[in-house]
Amino acid sequence: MDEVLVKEIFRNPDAYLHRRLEVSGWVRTIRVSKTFGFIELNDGSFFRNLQVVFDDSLPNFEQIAKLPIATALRIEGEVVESPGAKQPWELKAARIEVEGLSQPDYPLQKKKHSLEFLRTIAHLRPRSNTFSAVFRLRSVAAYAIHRFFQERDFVYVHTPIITGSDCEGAGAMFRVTTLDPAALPRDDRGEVDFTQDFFGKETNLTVSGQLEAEAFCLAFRKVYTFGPTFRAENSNTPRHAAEFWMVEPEIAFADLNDDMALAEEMLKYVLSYCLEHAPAEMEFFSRFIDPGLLPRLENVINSDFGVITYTEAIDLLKKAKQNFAYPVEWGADLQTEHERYLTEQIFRKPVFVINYPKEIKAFYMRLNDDQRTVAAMDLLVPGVGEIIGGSQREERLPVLEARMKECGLDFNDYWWYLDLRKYGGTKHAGFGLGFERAIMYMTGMANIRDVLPFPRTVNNAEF
RNA sequence: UCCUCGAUAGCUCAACGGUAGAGCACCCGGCUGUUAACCGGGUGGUUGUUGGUUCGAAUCCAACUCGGGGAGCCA
Repeated sequence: MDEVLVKEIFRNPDAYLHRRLEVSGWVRTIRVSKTFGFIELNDGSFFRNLQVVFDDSLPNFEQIAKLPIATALRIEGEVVESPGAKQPWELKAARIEVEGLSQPDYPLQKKKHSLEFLRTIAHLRPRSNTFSAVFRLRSVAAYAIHRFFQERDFVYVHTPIITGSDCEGAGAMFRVTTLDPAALPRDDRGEVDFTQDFFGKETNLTVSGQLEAEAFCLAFRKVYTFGPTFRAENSNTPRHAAEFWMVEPEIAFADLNDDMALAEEMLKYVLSYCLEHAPAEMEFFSRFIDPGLLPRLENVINSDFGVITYTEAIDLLKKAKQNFAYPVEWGADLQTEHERYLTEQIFRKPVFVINYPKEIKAFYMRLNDDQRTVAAMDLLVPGVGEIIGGSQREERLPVLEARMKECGLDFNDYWWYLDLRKYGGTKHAGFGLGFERAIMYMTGMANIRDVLPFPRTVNNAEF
């Protein structure tokens, strides 16, 4: 007996109609009358369920009729046309075998659950419609990102998860150590003696692969990283997680305009790819999660992203009729309310804000000719906010060293990074895309905890 | 970390100082084409934790824990 995936039946029904075959999967719901019933079977291969019809000609009809949700079944039967309105065909069961019984107290009911409740059963929620769609889309989007870069001859770099420098400047880090916290070795001055630690120095989980990606960029010309990233910030928002995935391309012989063009092309490519390769999931998000989703994504694909300088943005915000809680002043960082106003009210589409004051940006960003701003860019999107942060990197060694001095950084900690400028440095640029934020944008899901399979946030590492 | 709202049955919620309730789930029964099936009956509670006010607290007060929204940090 041929075992067939539900996905194959839906994709190519003519090949299976009136054929006898076997399927296996989990019960989503059972509806029974006295002598017959229906099983909605999900086999994990496809977003939609296969409707199975069974009747009391089966020897185990009584048992099947009372099976609890989530029971695993193997079913042999014939694919036939369905008189029902909601599905063109169904499986007429000739044999139903219980592979793994479930229990009546199965927490996932056949009703709408709150996302908050589903978070408490993260091990079961991928079986729900919403999370089935979210995590299948996440997989498709990840593949789209690899395809985009591989098709353009980018080299995929696995930058280290454990980093030896605690000076990457992107906030609090998680310490990696094998020292016993109850018996820390001390040096002469009473400080913790990290020379006795595993690596002989302080180490942490990475907050960004950028510095290492730059090294590979100046060897391979076009590279990208795509991996987990860790921030120990005590953030408690729908947009932050302690462990998340970041995509960081880095391109040589390129400036900020090339960087923005790459970001825009990549985002449009991934959107298009997902719409084409996960249409059932995208349709689901549009119907049940975010009604305006599909038109909005189509609009993004078909329009040019906005570009505005930081200075122009400040002028626009000062002219805005809207009252802001935080004052708008050149030199101050844009607040979330300002970013939302720009992308949601003025542009109503993704917009790059570029050329920020150097004081509010990282040391490695290239100083502009005005000596006041750096070649940085943030991409803001409606509903999510900052989704990409990037810059052209400072390739001029004396300028970079001057900036590092201003920022109080120790050259010894960056000796290899400075070497990159010393030996054939070129202009280059790159950016970081928050993968989860991109997924949020594509699905309409409003909380980052609901696009991560097992989210790690402050006070939460269950599962 | 700050501001704010919340926590009552497995889930979603009501009861607003005076006997804890509904829908769904679950259990039992009915139903020959269902679509979150439908119809009838039933089980189900230390009202987040600790303390306080009161004759009496789910209800008022305090602290703590957890969750939502907003802010900061950022992706």
